[in-house]
Amino acid sequence: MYSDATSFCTHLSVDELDLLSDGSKPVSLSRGDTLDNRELETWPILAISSGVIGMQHLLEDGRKTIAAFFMQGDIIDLREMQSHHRGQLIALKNAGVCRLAPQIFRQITASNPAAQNVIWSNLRQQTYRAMDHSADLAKKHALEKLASFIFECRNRQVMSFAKNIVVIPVRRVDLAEYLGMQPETVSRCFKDLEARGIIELQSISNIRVVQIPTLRRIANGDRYANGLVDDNDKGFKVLHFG
Amino acid sequence: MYSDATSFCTHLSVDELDLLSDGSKPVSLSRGDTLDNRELETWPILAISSGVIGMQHLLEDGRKTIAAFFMQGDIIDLREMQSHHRGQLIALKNAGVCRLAPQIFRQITASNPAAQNVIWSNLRQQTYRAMDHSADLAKKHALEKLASFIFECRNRQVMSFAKNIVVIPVRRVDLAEYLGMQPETVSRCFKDLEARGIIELQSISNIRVVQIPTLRRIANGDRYANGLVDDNDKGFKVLHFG
DNA sequence: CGGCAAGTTGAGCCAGGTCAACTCCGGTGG
DNA sequence: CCACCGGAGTTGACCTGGCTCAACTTGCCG
Repeated sequence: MYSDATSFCTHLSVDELDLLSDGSKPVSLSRGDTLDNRELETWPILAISSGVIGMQHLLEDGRKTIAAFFMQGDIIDLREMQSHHRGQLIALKNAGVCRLAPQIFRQITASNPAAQNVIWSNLRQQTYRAMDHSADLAKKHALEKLASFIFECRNRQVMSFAKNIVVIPVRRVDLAEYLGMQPETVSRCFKDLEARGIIELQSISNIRVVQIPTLRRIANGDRYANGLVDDNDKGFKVLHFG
Repeated sequence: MYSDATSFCTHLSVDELDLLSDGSKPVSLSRGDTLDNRELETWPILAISSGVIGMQHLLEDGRKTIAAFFMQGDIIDLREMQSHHRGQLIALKNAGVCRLAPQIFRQITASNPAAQNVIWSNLRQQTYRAMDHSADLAKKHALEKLASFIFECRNRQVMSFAKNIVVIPVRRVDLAEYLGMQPETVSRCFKDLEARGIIELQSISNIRVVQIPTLRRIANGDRYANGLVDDNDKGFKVLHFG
């Protein structure tokens, strides 16, 4: 499993890898599998080697939300997760993860500053990402959220064939749960971007971004790029909205 | 300034505190002050000793969002903040912060495992909190988001006079930006909770939670507690809503 | 090819956004 | 002491983006 090395593992010595394989537990997950919270208490740390894991929250009446996506290289550290925190981890795509025991993890991070740095940095990235995502959800319109998401995918995808090809790694439903909208709305927004020539849907999961600057401006909430302006007035007049 | 010790500082030795006071820079902020991003490049780490700092995102057309609140004891570590990350830090209440130089910070965390643990744990809390907040924003209704927020405040407030008194530490406007709604809606939701006898508004910033379980159920999206049920269904009358 | 999951399209409607007017309250100065 | 001021919060009336529900199409897998 270490052939598919995460950036974390590439910083480990042979001894540490040995140590890790003793105090760790590789698991492979199919789409829809959830990670048992009970077992997470003894193996609270996960390193994702492939696939996509989502942190899913359920509301009483069945509404679902995916609060975050975890992908290759992410370390999920659930120690001290508050009891009032109501998320569960679910595989959104067949995934390979490695569960780590806390003491081994602590041992390695204490002795290997490089590995520790990678983990810290990853955790900070997760924090920034979650906050950016909060900002997207709070005040952006559906189209803007989708535009933001396309950039998020672009930033995260490891090897991009071409810079303007973006792979959507999850189903429409999951995307909708992540962006706080309905699958129908997601679909309509994709169509809208396509109709305006900003993106091309090469397949269900591959999109080609034709007009990157325009998409950027939509993502940033620019009403002009967003198509909300009055077109008979040179483009700086705003229709509705204040 | 160390009299108002954060949990971080309480784990430091006298030597380390000396070191810290050489490589740090206390700043005091009034409401509305923003932290200059240019200066944050050389002092990218902040320890909050009092007050409230918000991570504010601005959209092109003026919409504002507060992605996260930072309060006493929080460590904001902005190293490696991506360039595409568009937030700025703003004081939402007069605040005392301490800026740290990265090398000092690194030195202390390397030599003092207890301090390192505190920081690490704080960062994880921030991550969880941001993800929980994302989940709130994504699919909850206005009333549910407000209920969630009241619990978030309750969990974070250090010394609670009584368990059912919750202090709202920010203005209505900031609260609205944080919850992704309009100040008008925030106001209406507070009134609604009060009219239903779930909370009491003792003053603008002090609320007494009268029915904690009901509020909890609203926060969790329970339609029944939420007053979203059909009225021929067991007796709690409810008007509009789906 | 049949069967099911995933995605799309259309029509109608409502939660919350928007705008404008109003109240409340603490501070300031005459 | 009261009149005035400005920022913060509230209230009401209206409007719309996106949710809802239902029907349809597409694509995948055996």
